[in-house]
Amino acid sequence: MNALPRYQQLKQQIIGQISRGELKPRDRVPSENELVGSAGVSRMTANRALRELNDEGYVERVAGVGTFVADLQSASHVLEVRNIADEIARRRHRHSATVITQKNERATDEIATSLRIDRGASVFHLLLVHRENDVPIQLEERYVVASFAPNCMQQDFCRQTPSAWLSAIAPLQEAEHKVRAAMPNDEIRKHLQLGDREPCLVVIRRTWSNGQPVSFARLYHPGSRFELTGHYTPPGIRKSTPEPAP
Amino acid sequence: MNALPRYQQLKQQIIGQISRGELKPRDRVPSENELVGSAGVSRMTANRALRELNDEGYVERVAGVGTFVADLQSASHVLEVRNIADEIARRRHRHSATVITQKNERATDEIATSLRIDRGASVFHLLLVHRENDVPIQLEERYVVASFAPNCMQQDFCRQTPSAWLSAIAPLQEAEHKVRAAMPNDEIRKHLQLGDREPCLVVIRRTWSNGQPVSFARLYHPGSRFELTGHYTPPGIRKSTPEPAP
DNA sequence: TAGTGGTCTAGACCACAAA
DNA sequence: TTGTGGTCTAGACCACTAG
Repeated sequence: MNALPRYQQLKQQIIGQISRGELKPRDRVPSENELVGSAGVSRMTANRALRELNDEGYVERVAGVGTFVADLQSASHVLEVRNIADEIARRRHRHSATVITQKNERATDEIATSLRIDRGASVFHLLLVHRENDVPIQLEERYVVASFAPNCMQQDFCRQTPSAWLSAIAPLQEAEHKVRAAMPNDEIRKHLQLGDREPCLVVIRRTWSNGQPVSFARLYHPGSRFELTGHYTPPGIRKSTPEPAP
Repeated sequence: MNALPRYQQLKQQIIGQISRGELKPRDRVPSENELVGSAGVSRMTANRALRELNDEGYVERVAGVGTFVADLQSASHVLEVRNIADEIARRRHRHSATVITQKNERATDEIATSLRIDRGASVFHLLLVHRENDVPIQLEERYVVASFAPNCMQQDFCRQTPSAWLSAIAPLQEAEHKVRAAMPNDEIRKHLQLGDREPCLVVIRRTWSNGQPVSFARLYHPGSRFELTGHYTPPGIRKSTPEPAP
C-alpha cells in the first residue's frame, strides 16, 4: 500500500499549497536543504521534486537565489496543427493528391531569407492539391533546401506526402507556424474550387532539422471546409518558448 | 570550457543516433547499466538522461524490459493562442476596449448546446471591441453561464478584460479551440473597420471549470492585421491528448 | 561568507520481465 | 536467476547570489 514515491508526494504537497492559495505567485518555496530537514528526504529527492515542478511550470528556480511560485497568469492555450493526411485519416476519409509543380528553382529573396540560404541558391519547389474524398482541402506550396532534398524529382508525392517524405529524410526538430486568414488569388481559388467571396485559412510552416531551416510551406485551406480544431489546456503552464531564430 | 553536463551530453548523443538513423524506432537503446560502463557515468546520471528522453518522447521505457526508440510518427505541432491583451502587451503596444453589449439573455439553441445548459436558461452576453494602439484588432462575442458570472453587470470590461475577469472568478482548467477563416457580416465589418473583401480569422473558444463549460466565445480578427504566431515543436511528442468532452 | 540551485557519484533496495 | 527500470540516500564539488 506504499502509495506514491517520495518526490511525487513532495510535488503534490507543494502543488496543493499553491492551489489552495497558501503559496501565492512569487512566494518563496522551501529550498532543497529545507525540504531535506522538514520532509525527511535526501537532497537528490527534494531536487527532483522541485526540478520537475519547475519543468511543469509551477515554480521558477534561480540558482543562488531560491525557488519561487510562478505567476501563471496567461495560461497559454495550445492548438494542434496536424499533418493534413493524418487529419484526413483520423476522420476515416480518403486522401488523394495531385502534383501541380515539382521542380528545382532559384530561391527568391523571400524564400532565401526564410530558409537562411543565399538568394539564387537552388531550392526544390512543390505545389500540390490535397483532397479529402475528392474534395480539395489544401493547396500546399512548399520550398525545400536543395541539399536536404535528394532524389526530390524522383519522388511521387501523390503516394507519399511531402511531409512524410521530409520527416523520413530529415527528422524535424523544430517548427514554426503562422496562421492567417486571407483572400486567395485566382490560381489558388481555381485549384481549391473556391467561391468568389470565400477566404482561405493559411498556415505558414517552417521546419528545422539539426539547427538548419529545411522547409518553408504555405498551406491554403478553404474557409468553408476547414478549421483548426485545437483543444484542451494542460494543467501545467508552458514556460519560455524560445524562437528558433531572431 | 566545460560544455554541457554529462546527462545532457548523453541525451544529445542518443538523439544524434536517432536522427542520423543509427537508431531506428523500436530499436533498443543501451540500458542504464550499459551506459554506466560505456559512457563512464554513474547510474543516476544515465537514469536522468534516459528518463528525460522518455519525458520528451524520444524513447519509451518499460520496467524490467528495456528502453526503446519511440516511433514518433505524427509529431503534432502546437500553436499558442494567447489572450489578446497579453498579446498586445507583449508587443509593448497599448490595449483599449469598448463595450458594445453587456446584458443577460436567454440562451439560444446553439449557446445552450455549447454550454451544456437548458435552452432559455440565463446567460451573460458580452460584445466588445479590442484595440491595439486604437486600431480594432478583435471583436469578442462572449457568452458566460449566468451562475458563474456574479456581478457581471457591474464589471467594467474596458478596464479588466473578460478573460482576466473569468480566470479570476473561475480558474479555467480546460479549453477547446477552433480556428476558421470566414467573411464577416456587416456588423462585424463595421466594428472592426474592415475592407469589403477582407476576411476574418475567427477563434472559437470554450472554457471549462470544475468539469463544467463556463464560457463560449467567438473572437473575430481582421485578416490583414492579425495572425496566430504559433511556434516551435517541442522535441518531445505529446502522448495522450484526452478530449475534454465527447 | 553562507545559502542556493546544478550536477555527479557509488552505493542500495524494490517490483517486474524474460529466460 | 538475471537484467531492467524506479527510486532513494549521503555524501561531494561547483558557480552563482546576497549580505
